[in-house]
Amino acid sequence: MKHYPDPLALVDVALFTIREGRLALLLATRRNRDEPYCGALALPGGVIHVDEDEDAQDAARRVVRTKLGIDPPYLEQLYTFSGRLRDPRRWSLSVAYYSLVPQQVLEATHIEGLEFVPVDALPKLPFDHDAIAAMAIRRLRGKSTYSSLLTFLLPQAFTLPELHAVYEQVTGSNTNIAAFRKKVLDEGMIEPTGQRRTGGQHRAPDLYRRKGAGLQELKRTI
Amino acid sequence: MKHYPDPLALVDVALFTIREGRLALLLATRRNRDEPYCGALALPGGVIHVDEDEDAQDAARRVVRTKLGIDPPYLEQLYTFSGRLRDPRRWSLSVAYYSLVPQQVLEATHIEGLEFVPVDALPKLPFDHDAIAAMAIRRLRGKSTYSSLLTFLLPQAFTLPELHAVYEQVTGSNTNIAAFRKKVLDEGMIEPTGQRRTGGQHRAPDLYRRKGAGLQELKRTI
DNA sequence: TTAATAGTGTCTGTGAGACAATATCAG
DNA sequence: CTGATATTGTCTCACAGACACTATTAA
Repeated sequence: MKHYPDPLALVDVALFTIREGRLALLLATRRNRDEPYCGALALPGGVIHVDEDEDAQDAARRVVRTKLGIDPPYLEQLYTFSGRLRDPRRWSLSVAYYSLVPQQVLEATHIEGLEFVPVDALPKLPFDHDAIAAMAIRRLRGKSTYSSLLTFLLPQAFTLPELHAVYEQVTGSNTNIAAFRKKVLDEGMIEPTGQRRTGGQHRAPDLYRRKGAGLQELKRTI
Repeated sequence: MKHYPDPLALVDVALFTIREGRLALLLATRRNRDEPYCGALALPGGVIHVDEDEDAQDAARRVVRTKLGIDPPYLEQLYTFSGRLRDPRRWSLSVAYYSLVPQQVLEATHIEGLEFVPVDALPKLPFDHDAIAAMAIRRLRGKSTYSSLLTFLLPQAFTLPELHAVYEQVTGSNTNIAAFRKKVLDEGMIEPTGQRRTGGQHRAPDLYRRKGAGLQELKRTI
């Protein structure tokens, strides 16, 4: 029975938020002098800590907590990237996650070495992080159409025009808000709070919240 | 800089085919005396061989080749299962794949220790293979509606009633073949070969083939 | 009252589904 | 010709989208 050396086991996180009205990704300057691409901007990530992390999702949660000081409201596995050459150290395997965080949660957060970069202005990233980011954006776009995913980019109570703006920003589409309103409402994934947002210059919009704590999806299971 | 022990890195494969008109999964009797659950039926899998496998997909392909002697026509990553307790040996991480193979390719294949079990009659499986199988079935069902995935369960040339039968078997639905025909045809993922299947007792059905070598999908990206 | 934004109602095109009608095969 | 299966055509319903209309707010 031959014995094989273990691959390096990592997690990486593509963390989205809305920054100045644009969909943005969190990039972190790589710190530890021993690690490859030190000084470069990359997706936050790191090796799995088998003595602390219960599973890979837990490791991803720890990465976010360490970087931003918050528990990510939404965190989902994206894909596992692997291979002999993707990391200069050795054969490696990175379980990639994507996460959504409302702007407001990060308001105070201006931590040294962290940047939120609009997804249409990403720099060249080290490792295969370009591919990870691209797949995360693709997944986010896809799921936006048939789930309550985008509500995780907004505060607990939000208006329909806000949700619509995020939808257009993320999907790059330009659909009519009336149609969007009807679609979203009879999908039944959000519900009115009964309140309205006063204080604006114009008609006060109704406030909505996500129905249920977690993600809601339409039939298609993927 | 603390050093962490590496997790055990595995791949597992949920391999589907049609057996006696029913959707079935390949299960293998676990062989090696040193490994856990020896003698039990489980999804085929094994540790990643960093000196042979270029990446995890490559490892999954090797597993199928070793068990069945064929290269799987369709093989896609499903999800990565991980955790401290899922494998009795140690903290482990299994990149799970699912694969589709036409019945005809496996015709001759009756290999000792392998079984094709209908998915609605699966036994209790070791590790978290129950969860892997369940997710694979879920994914297969979901993707059946909006991709050319099911054509990988059929030979290169197939008839529309055959595709429809597979569709009903996989999704458990009971839709009308006329509607199915129209839907499938104007999705444009299959095309007529120009031939028909003669020799049956009744009207000879048109033969079709998948358009393009790989999987075709409708917009939704997942 | 006005300008601007929010929300509602009507119409239309597309696609999936049921069902009916037609076509083709072997015996 | 007959019985069985394959294929095509027609109708309907659901839904997403455009667009026009009404409602509400602060100034």
